[in-house]
Amino acid sequence: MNKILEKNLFQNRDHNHQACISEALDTANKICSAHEARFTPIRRRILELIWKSHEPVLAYDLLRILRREKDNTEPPTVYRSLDFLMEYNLIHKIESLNAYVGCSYAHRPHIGQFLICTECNQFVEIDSSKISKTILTEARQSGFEVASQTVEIYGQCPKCR
Amino acid sequence: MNKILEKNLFQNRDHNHQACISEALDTANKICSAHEARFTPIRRRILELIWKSHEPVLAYDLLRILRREKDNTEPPTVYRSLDFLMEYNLIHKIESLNAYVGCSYAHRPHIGQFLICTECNQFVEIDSSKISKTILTEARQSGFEVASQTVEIYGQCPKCR
DNA sequence: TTTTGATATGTTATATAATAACGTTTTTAC
DNA sequence: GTAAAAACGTTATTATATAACATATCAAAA
Ligand SMILES: [Zn+2]
Ligand SMILES: [Zn+2]
Ligand SMILES: [Zn+2]
Ligand SMILES: [Zn+2]
Repeated sequence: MNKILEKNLFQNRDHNHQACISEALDTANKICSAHEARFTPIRRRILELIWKSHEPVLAYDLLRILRREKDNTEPPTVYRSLDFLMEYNLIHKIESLNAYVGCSYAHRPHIGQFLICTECNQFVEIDSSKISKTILTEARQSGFEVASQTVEIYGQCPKCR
Repeated sequence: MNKILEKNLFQNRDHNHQACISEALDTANKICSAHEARFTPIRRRILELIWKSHEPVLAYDLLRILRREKDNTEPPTVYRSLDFLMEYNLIHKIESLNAYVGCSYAHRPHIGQFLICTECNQFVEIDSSKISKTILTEARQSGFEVASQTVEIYGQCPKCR
């Protein structure tokens, strides 16, 4: 394969990650406004924490962090915000990890797939219509009408190979 | 699409399901023998219970059933057998449901995908090389080397449409 | 600007999923 | 028969998620 054609979506250690966070929060703000949904401080903080890294985050890790900031925080506080953020496609759940990630395509409709590196734990969300369409077509071969797809791909990212 | 070309893998209510179970147990027996792995009564019973339906089964549902048969059964008994059965590809875990299903291709290497009906809960495992290859190719576009894939597809099966 | 309904958050309790650690039994190999 | 390995029993705990109800906040209507 032509190296030049590779679009490496994995982030370098030295990228401007504050920009990733800012953009995510900004997008979230716009989307919530557009839907007249309230982007409350807790929801905002949880989204910010999820974007703190490019790795999937566990709900109870979020809980631990929030408890340091406000000691009466309980699981429902976290899960409610996670549910809200998922409802508006601002985050996704990685089912095979019970972990949550920021959505990279929140500003537009998409059917995401996740590449998760087993070495460094970094992930990227891709939106491959080739994958989603192939799944649609192949499922139809069995007379199955697809409503949603969970595609979680494990392996080694470019840096870790 | 040509209806005739559809290969509907979903089972009718009146199919000979005892044959499904027998075949699965039989295949398991052979595979365990070939690997000099012990197909113990507990492991056999759990595989049988998983094959009792064409629906994903929860670990604690298995536990409840086993407890009726032997009241000192505890979670590790179930999970150990599930781990064993997964190791030899006799069952798979549906990550998005925390549930377990019998493998339909245990006798040969495969990369399965799951079609799960949200109406009747029935599933089928397909082994589409189109899907698995597309995932491989698309991941490589991002410089990612695939080691494993989780593909869980939700929607409506032919009967429920 | 109070009332009121809706939404969000606080709080307590519990359900569900899975594993750690260690002891005992069973199986297999020698 | 004995020893090592594998399987299973047992107790405890960790991890993930939700139910149910109380209180607080917000926003629209009166
Ligand atoms: Zn970044
Ligand atoms: Zn997304
Ligand atoms: Zn059957
Ligand atoms: Zn399979």
